[in-house]
Amino acid sequence: MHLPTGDEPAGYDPAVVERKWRARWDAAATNVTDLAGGPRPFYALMMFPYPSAEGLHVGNLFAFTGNDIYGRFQRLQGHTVFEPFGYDAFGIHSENYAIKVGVHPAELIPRNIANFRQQVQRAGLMVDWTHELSTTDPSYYKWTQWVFLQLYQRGLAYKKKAAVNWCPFDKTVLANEQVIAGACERCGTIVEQRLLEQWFFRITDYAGRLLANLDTLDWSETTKTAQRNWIGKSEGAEIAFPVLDVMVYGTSTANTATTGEVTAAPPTVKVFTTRPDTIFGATYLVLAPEHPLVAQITGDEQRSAVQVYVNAAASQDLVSRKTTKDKTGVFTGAYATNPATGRPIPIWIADYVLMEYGTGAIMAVPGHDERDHEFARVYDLPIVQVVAPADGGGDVSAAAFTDTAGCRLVSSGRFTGMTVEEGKAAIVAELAAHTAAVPVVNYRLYDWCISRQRYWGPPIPIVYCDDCGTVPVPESQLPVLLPLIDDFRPDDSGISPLARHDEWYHTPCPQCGKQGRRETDVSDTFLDSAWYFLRYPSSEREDVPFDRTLVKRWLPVHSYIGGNEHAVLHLLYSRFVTMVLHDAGLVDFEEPFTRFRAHGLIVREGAKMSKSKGNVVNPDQYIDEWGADAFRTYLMFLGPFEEGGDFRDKGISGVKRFLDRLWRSVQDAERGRPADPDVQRKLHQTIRKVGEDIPRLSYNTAVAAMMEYMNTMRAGERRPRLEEVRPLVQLVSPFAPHIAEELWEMMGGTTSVFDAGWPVYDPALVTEDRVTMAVQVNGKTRGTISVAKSASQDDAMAAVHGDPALAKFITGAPKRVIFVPGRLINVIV
RNA sequence: GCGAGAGUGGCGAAACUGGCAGACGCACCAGACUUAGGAUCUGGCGCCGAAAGGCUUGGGGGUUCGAGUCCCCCCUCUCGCACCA
Repeated sequence: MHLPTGDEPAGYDPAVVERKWRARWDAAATNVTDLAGGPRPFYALMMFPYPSAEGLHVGNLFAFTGNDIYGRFQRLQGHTVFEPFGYDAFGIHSENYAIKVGVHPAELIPRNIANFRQQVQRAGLMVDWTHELSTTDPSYYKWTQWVFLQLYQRGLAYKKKAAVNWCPFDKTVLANEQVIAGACERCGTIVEQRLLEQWFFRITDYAGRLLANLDTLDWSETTKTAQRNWIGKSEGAEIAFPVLDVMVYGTSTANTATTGEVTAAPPTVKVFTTRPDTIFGATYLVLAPEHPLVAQITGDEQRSAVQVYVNAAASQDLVSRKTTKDKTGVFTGAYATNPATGRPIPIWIADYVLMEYGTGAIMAVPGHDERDHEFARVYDLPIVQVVAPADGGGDVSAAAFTDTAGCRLVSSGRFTGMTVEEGKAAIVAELAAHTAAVPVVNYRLYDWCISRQRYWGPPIPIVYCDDCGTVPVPESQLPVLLPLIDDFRPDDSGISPLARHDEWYHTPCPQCGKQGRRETDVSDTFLDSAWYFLRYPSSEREDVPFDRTLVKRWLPVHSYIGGNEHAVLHLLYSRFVTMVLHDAGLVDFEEPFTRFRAHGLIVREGAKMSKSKGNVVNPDQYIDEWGADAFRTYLMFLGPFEEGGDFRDKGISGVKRFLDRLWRSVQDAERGRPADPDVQRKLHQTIRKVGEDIPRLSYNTAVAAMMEYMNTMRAGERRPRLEEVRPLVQLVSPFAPHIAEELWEMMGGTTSVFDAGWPVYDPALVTEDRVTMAVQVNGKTRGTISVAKSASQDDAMAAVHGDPALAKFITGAPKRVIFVPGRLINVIV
């Protein structure tokens, strides 16, 4: 570092400038938002991070900076901008890490947060720190529990047994993504399936609205598509297949005893299908191994084989069940009548049919479904063709024929000859008349399991009482505090560690006062993050989850920026919770995020960053060496914000050089002289370009445009004039806020540059009077001509003939001339 | 397998509704100022060619006066979902 000597003007020292302005912003409360009164509210939200022990990742900073630029730009446009920050600090991630290093998460998390906060503050974000929140804070999770109660009261929270992945070595429940090839990702032990009672939210009740509302949202199209696929609407029919030769066994004596009579009516297998048109090709039925009818319909001879298969399916872990594509199954011995053909077809069970989708049973049409075809070939079941293309092909012996466009039904009784669409409608109508079918819309979406048999999360606010049953904890008794216990490791029971702490576990029933037992599951972190945007504006309020007046004023969120890894779950759950609160009359809108943009991923030197590769960029190190302003601007210059970019270590020097030149331009600027007309034109073009690029998140091209202007302004060691530099400082400010403030002050600014507005370009000054037009001969570019902007075709032709290098290509009389004013002339000879 | 996105110089990337492909930056080359340069400034820089000129946006076809951009087929990569009936 070289120090200024003598009269030489002070050089640009980012460390000094950035320290000065961070202090100044704090002292003057520059970034504190007037939530109650500020005009034109603009809520610029970014996804809050998980405060990991490793500290801030460049990926975080890339996202935050992109949001900050957008927010600062909105402020410069006259909005009152609210840019809050918080931490998503509950969850298995923190807990596992705490267990690994042997420090209690309650101690670890505040430490990580302090570190994170300090790193984020160095980046110069326009964050209003007076509204900081952490999901682990009792004053926050009190209201997370309140959200649970709102759902509970509306009948949207319920308990049921569900299968989970269980690692017998780590003694813990695993998420599906923690199971690799049937084994625990951490210890390699083979994962088992366990059935546990879990709390669910009825998000499926909202599937239709969650899908329909997507059309009204200004979101990245990729994100909307991901949500549509996740919701997975499919229209079809439920069709009833009566079971033949029913054997009623004594297993259902309990029912018989209560009703006092044996119902001889044969059971019916209901299947869901999207292809009712193929019913004449349904040659067998398949039930999921867990299907309730299995025990009832299985014949004596098949009973032991079926039992073995059912047990095997029950013990297999969830992931390998879904990833093993080899078809297996067993025959139950029972038959059902195909309501279309009237003929008996066998009933099988197989694990390729999932209990959780549709009715847990299918009609198998091996001729026109690949999975059924595969199964039919393994077990030698009949394959019948009932759909054929117009040309009569579509052989189904070797593979299923799944095309539908332009195809017609064959071998389908009186439906033969109909198109697939006609057949679907006609067959469902026919069967519906005999109450054998009903049109049904099914969703792939399943209910949201919020139970975690772990320690580090908000306890679910429920008490079990022998007399009163399941009792919600009243709002006045919230929060149900997570006890600070040292023994929080999960054990073999599959029950949360909280159950081992009697003084917490036993609690009076809120209704009758007798001793009850607390729910020991904690809730999913996705619940913490499904409402935090409502909390921010009134994060300090102890008496309410959110101030309704402020929510009305500030929400829905105007701009939300975050990673596409949350395209589905976080965003869907947030929409769901908001919709429920809307239905409960607690907020006025259904959709929390008006506009959402997903940012891209940062890689380094073409490779994904990871701890194991040791190629992770440490933001502190870069900020120390280059300054936060250069670092921010460089991150934005890497590539299109929504696509991410490649962090190349040497690349930052170009951006730093640009800021150095900006600094010197202000120092060298000639005062009291108007801008040079040519420079001024470029300036106004640049103002327009940057002002158009920022709202599109086209930050890389905005930076390029400013660099280009710099090159114009300083071309040939030209000394810039103050009026040429001043607006550039304003344009740069969202990207490099500290240096912009310093230069603004050096130029005589008395307020923050962020309260000085955005420069306005003059459309009259943007246009060039002379343009360069491309000259093509027979469609081949041969050169350019410089003509007046208003030049006619004749003027342009004259200019072409006037240039020998161009004229020589025109070897004959022009047959045709294409003239695009101001752009190009194409002469066909 | 299904869905989404992307393939452009040595590298990161630009290119709005089809109209000069490669803006801006890195790296590299040459020069200036320098005791010095990992500082600063000036100029050059897609490929082949001495030049004229030719070739060039993953590959192959097509539409058009004109295609990175539109249409069809194929290849590669990244991400998401994964037996969803």
